[in-house]
Amino acid sequence: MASMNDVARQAGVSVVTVSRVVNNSANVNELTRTRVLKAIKDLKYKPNRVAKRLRSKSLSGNLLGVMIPDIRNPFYVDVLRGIEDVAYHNNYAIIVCNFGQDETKEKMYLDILQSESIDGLIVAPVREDDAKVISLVKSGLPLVCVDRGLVSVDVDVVLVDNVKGAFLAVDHLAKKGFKRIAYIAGKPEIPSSRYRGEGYRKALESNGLMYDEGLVKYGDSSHESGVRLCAELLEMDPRPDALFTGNNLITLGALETIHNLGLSIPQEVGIVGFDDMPWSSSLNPSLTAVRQPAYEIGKRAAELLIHRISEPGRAAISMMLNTELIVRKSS
Amino acid sequence: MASMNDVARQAGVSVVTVSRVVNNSANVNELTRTRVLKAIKDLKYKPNRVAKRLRSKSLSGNLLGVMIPDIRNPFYVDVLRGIEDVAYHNNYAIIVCNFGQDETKEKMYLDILQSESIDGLIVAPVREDDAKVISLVKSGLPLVCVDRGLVSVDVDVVLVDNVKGAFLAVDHLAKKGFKRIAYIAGKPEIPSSRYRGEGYRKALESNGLMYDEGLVKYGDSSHESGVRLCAELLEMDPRPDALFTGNNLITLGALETIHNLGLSIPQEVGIVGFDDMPWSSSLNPSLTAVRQPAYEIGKRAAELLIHRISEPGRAAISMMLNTELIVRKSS
DNA sequence: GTGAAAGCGCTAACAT
DNA sequence: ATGTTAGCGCTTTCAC
Repeated sequence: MASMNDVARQAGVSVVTVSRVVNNSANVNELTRTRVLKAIKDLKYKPNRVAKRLRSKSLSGNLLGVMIPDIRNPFYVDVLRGIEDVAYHNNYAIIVCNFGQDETKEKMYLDILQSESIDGLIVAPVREDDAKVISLVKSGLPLVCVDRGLVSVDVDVVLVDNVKGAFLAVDHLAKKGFKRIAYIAGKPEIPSSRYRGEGYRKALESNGLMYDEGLVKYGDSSHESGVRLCAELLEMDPRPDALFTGNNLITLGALETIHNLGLSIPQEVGIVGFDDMPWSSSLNPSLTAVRQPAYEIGKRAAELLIHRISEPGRAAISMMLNTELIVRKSS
Repeated sequence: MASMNDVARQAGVSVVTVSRVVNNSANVNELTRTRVLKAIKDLKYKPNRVAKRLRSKSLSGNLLGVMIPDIRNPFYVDVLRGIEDVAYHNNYAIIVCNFGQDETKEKMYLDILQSESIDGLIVAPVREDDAKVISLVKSGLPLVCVDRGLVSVDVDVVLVDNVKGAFLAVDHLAKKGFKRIAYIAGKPEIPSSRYRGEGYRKALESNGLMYDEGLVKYGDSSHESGVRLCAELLEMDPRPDALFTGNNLITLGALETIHNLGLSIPQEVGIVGFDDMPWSSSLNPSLTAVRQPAYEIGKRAAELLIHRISEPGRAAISMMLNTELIVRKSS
């Protein structure tokens, strides 16, 4: 790999001049510029991003970090695509870390990102009081939260109204005549699990249904926990007649269990999932779901982040996007 | 962020000694080590990965690059998880680039990865004669191909027997009595699209069915192309009575079209997909599919890569893993 | 308009 | 067992 030094020698100028040309700095003679440009081409010179980042913390290294809770979840995949598209168009590369809802892994990856001198970070923290993330914000690293907020610190957040989204789902089930509606939640420490639980509760109340603690099961937000908790619920006597599932991995797991048990949907058990998927209408039966604008969440988050990088002082913004209930045949 | 220098001053030693302690080098007095360790703790010192990578190209910067063709495809998500698990356990961080089957984007990301001084790269090249990737291999960068190989250069590859996998699928359809079996392929320049086409053709022949060019449609490997090409096929007269779909995004797209058209599966049209999904059994109807061991492909690739990093000279290995036909109700 | 010198945080080679 | 010196590739003064 040719370095700036090689280019300088080839063009008969100093490295500084090469640097100026590379960074489109003014004050460079047109003739010199042409000569340098030619040398760059001849030597196939590519700026070394590592050296650049090392030298100038102040200047942008054009690198963003993204912390994804679970890459298997199509919701996060779409968030990621939104982030990526914006990053790409603004000349940022992103380093993606999938911590699999694991707090230890999260901490390790955060350390790595920090020590990679990233310019900014988009993260869905494992908990609202995530000490590591909070300290990162306080250290001045431009940071945007998606899907989950942070307490005790002012930070940009992009998410949906989880209470309302869950309300939509459960209210719909109640209006359809379901009486014993269960809620299969994700990890209890994840804010959205609780907010969705709140919406669930409110919808029950508003429809004159009793809140029964036994019908709420918390898991670890995975497909597997969807399978298991759904089985636990359907073994109860009397069993629930409908399910509200807390994310689409859980939904898919629950569907698997229902099919294995040979129960018919929605006759024997209805189901509404939080998060829509591109293939929801191809499921058996087609799935009623609360749609979050995942791609847009990612897009907005990336925009906010890039904005904050260029204007670190500005006040924190909290964006709440709308959810939408898509009624299909599972309810 | 405290630097090595800060630690050195605090502990009353030189940076070199600190470096030795950090890297567990021998030849360091127990007492000094303790003092340094304390200073590290007190100052919350974290080694700067950027500086480390800049200084020693020879030494490992503990960073791998991964080029993913399309993060929306669950197959690649599982490959990624396999890579990630191995990387994590070997103390490597990974920088993931999703190029969305876009050759321009691929080239840009490859440049970035190179200029980030990564230690190794796992990539699914857009084409077998991908000039950029080939030049990377020739430059000596440890590199492993997944899912797709490379011509004219000796390189580690991990993939499945696509011809055989496709044969399994189409042979199964033929044995089930389907006569006009269509193939919805991905991008024609992707090797696996062609190999799967070859298996398709062989299975037709072996079952005494005629190969009809009109029944083969190439697209861009996306959900959308699955939707569109399936519609084109089903508008034909006479229309195909079965579909073999080239990847799971295409499968999902095709299913959508079939449902929209109100055709019953498998009575009016059978379908077998390449790639199984965790929720295949929850689809309507449950999907017959060729399963690739995606997670293991990623795992093996990462192992090969780490191995090659420590032993750059070793001969290239080509690993071909087995596929498996999982028969469900769509065929 | 251009260059010389210093330094980002770290490690390698060579002292001591 | 520890320190000194040099330098990775680049940007940033501050000269000229």
